[in-house]
Amino acid sequence: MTATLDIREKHDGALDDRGNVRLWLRLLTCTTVIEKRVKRRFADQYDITLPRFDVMAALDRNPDGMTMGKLSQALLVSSGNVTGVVQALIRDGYVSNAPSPTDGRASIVRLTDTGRDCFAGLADAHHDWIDTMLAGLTNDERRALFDLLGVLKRSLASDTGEEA
Amino acid sequence: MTATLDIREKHDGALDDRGNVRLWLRLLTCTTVIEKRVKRRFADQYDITLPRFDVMAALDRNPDGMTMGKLSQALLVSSGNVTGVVQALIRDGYVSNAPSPTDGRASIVRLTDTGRDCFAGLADAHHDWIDTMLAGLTNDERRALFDLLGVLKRSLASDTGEEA
DNA sequence: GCCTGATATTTTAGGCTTGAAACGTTTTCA
DNA sequence: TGAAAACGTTTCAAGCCTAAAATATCAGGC
Repeated sequence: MTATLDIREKHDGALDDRGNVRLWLRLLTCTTVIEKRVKRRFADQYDITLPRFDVMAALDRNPDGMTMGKLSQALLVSSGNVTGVVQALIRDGYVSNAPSPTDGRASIVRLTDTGRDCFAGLADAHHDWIDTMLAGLTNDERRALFDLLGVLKRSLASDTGEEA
Repeated sequence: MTATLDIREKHDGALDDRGNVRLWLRLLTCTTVIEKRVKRRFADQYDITLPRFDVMAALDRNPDGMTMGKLSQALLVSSGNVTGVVQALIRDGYVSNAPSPTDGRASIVRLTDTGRDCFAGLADAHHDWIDTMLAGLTNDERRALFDLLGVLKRSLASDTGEEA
């Protein structure tokens, strides 16, 4: 409990012993705040959940449809989870499901016309909310932040976490 | 991998008009990747969940204990949720619960000695993982990212989302 | 044609999260 | 003092998430 304070003045690699954790916590806080806010507004104003919006966004970008596997890969969630979200969207008429003509195991999911119309409105609202939340940054700052997150992304890609 | 500038985002959309959305999605992607990685390592190596770690971290910063309300406020989660997480930690012997001497409605939760020892190991591992994942950034880049996230934080604070 | 391994998907069990309702306690104030 | 409002907490229903097991299909070797 004592004597943990004097680790920090040596290594050039770790300039501040807790600096990286603080950076991570700040990143997490910003993301959490935006995400909770978007989630709540979707729920309040459109009665839709964020995962369902994410599925619709992925399908909107793939008009020819996607398999469940591609969908779970694109959304970074497990395939077992996509099943439930897609079933809800099918039940509500926003998504259609058809067996793949070339692979009997796979099914192809698509936005219906209703789903596509609905998503257009959701995407506009989402766009506006994000614009407003980022309004406190100058264009230069947004650009710099975007680029630095690109550096972080590459750093994350090089630490695959597979060595342990 | 050629053309690594074309790193895929979750939503790989248009350019100018959607710049803010792209920035948000990149922020979300980075956070999600780190969070999932930490979550998985805690589960694999320590058999603990991220929310339980978060609770222990908050209690470690408050050795005199916290009420459930303070805890839920500090963690940005609902109080109904904290109940279950804390109960699991109490069951495992990491957290103790005592009625507040001054307020009959409130209870005060604290880390036990076991919990404090356990958390020290968890925090060290967490610290190392974050350091490794951020290793691809220079000190200047970390500082710049930290500062820009501070600007974003203030931007988020000024858009309280209460107008609609 | 059949076995075997890989692939696509769903199911299952366990945990986190929220919002709203319910309950008991405290505080306020008339 | 006594009622009413506010507060701290738990319970409940619904949804998302994962890993692992179970199903079903595909593809290659014999």
